[in-house]
Amino acid sequence: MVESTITDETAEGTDTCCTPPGDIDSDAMATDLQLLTAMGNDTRYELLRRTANADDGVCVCDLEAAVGVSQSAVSQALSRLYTAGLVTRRKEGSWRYYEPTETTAALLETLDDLRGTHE
Amino acid sequence: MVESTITDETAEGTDTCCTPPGDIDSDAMATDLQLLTAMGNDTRYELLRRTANADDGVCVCDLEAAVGVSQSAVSQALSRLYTAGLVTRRKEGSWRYYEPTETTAALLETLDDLRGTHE
DNA sequence: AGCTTATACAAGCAGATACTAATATATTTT
DNA sequence: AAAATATATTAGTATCTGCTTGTATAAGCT
Repeated sequence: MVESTITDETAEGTDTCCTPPGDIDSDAMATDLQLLTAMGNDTRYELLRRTANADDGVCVCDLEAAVGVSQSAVSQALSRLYTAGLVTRRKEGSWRYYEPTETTAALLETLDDLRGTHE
Repeated sequence: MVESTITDETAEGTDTCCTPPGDIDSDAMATDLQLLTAMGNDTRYELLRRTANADDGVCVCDLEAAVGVSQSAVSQALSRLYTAGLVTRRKEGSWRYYEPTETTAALLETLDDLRGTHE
């Protein structure tokens, strides 16, 4: 856990090299980190990409075949993506279909753009 | 390591629930994952935010005061961000100034936008 | 009802990760 | 040159993570 020092604006006595930085929004941080850590893993990233590629939603059974881990691992990974708000899931018969959210679309698009333009 | 099954287009014999997904670009995946895993950590995320907030670049000494970890940890975190291409660094005297890259700006902006619009 | 299939959940564990402490290097100051 | 400051590097370690295996639940099939 990161215990940030609450640096308020009036702290100017410090004679360091540059300006003391203001605080960052810790709610925002928690939200962002949930997204980043959920996406930041081989298996989950690949599952997310595959989910995003298939327009009609993908079921676990197909994803399972695609990535090289057990059914259980895929299920856990998808749960994590769901909790993070990166996919929605709907049940249809005995299958469960996963679909990307707008959040996923936006993030993947940004990543795609970044790879395109080597600034 | 995820060992993906190379699902080529002509694989249609499988009688599963939905369409077999095509493969994903593994170079793209590696690139994206480097960004995501670099940002996806309390300390590094906060350092990155602080770096992004300060326009003229921040030096390690100030960042060190802001997050609640040792000087060594800050140095390691910044190195990781640098390797991932999220910050640039320049030396000025005995200090080292870190600045965000375009990549950082783009990603943080997307994250900010996502928090703004609760779709 | 029993069997099979699709998915989830729980426990345990190997490997990854992120820290601390100690030390090294580089720059400035005295 | 010695001391102090700023940052990096190395080694060791506790915690976290993501997997596997085994089991549970739920839906379809015979």
